Amino acid sequence: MPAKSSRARSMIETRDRILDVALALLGEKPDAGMGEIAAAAGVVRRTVYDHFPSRLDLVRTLTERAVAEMTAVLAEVNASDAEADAAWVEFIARLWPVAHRYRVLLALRRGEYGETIHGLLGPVDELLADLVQRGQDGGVFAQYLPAALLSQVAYGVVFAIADSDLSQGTLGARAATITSLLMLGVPETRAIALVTDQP
Amino acid sequence: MPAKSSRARSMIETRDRILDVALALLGEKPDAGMGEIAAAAGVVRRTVYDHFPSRLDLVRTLTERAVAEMTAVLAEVNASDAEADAAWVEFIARLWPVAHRYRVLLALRRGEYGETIHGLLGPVDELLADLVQRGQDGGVFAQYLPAALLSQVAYGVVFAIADSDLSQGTLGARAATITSLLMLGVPETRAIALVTDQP
DNA sequence: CTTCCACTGCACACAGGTGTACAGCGAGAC
DNA sequence: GTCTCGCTGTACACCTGTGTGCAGTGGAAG
Repeated sequence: MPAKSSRARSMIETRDRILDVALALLGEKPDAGMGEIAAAAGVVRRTVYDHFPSRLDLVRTLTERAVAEMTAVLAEVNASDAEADAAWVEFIARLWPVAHRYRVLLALRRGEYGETIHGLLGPVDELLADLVQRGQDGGVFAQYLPAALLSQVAYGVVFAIADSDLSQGTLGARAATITSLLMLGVPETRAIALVTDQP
Repeated sequence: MPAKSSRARSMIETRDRILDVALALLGEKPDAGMGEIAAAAGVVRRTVYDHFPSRLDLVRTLTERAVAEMTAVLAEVNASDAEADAAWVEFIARLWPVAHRYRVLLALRRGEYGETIHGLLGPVDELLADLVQRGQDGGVFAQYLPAALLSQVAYGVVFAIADSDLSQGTLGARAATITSLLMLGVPETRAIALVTDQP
């Protein structure tokens, strides 16, 4: 990692700050405009356009970040040789803060940018379907829906809870984990046991 | 019901047609404008404003319709003396087409009209919580979440599925029913049995 | 010290949606 | 037949957000 010039570094800092602030702001107000984002980042609107030529560029970059973080978690979890239901618990535990941070994408998924977001989410969908498929093959997950659909519904619920009133505190994470386990066909006793075994 | 004058009747017809068309159109395109709604209803934009002074009025009327239909179904189901899980199946079966028709509200719930919609949905939330509470008291529903929250999550899932790709055909209704039953803590075998017993 | 350049601060053009005003028209009401 | 009034058609004013243009400023780079 070569020492960047001070100028290049502060430019990256500005860019990152805009992204971070945009994510937080859009999380509370999905229809916030570029002006509001700029103001929240302590920058002029024009500057935002210097980094992201259009609003779509900003959203795409945010989505790419989300995909990167989620695939990283999923890849690690998938690599473990734990039972699928235990892996799922591990996955949700680590996905939770990410899902909460990027909860905007749930709202943005419909509407103008839906196409773009859906496209970028492809890899995540696949890894997720693999995990659920593994669980179904192992007999720990229900089979009333094909893996591709069951996985969508299950993590849809996780995102939905991360975007709801329960998102604060430990309650949300616990609720999301148990709920998703149940709908994956894991018996209640086993589900409760799995979440209380967590460190 | 006194025989309405022909004029009054056609005025009501126009109003109803606008509502029906708006519901269908917004279902596919939640951000459709008043102009598009008017065109789809075979009417001029100005006429829509004659019936609904503002877009909010239209949305509110739509929401009131949804609440009326849902409370009607819920009241009937709640009146039966069946076990809570069977009542839930009956409820979802009858709610399904309604949820699909009014899927717009899911998208509109966030954003400008969220406040209004959420307020009008109060009665539905209560009836729903009562049903879930009954199931928890009877030991057929899980208790990892209080009834008020569990009911929200459960019918949130139903609406989410009604708003997804699976909404078409019998698959969606079946998936929504089983998924919600599972997350309510009903064992998989029982859940499957309940849905296949349906006429 | 001079050059570079990220950021500022204001300007503008443009698109799209909302809600209103007003002069009709045509079919049902009287 | 005349009146009423729901609907038409067109025009407006207004607001909000997007994306662009350009002169200027201040601090790091050379």
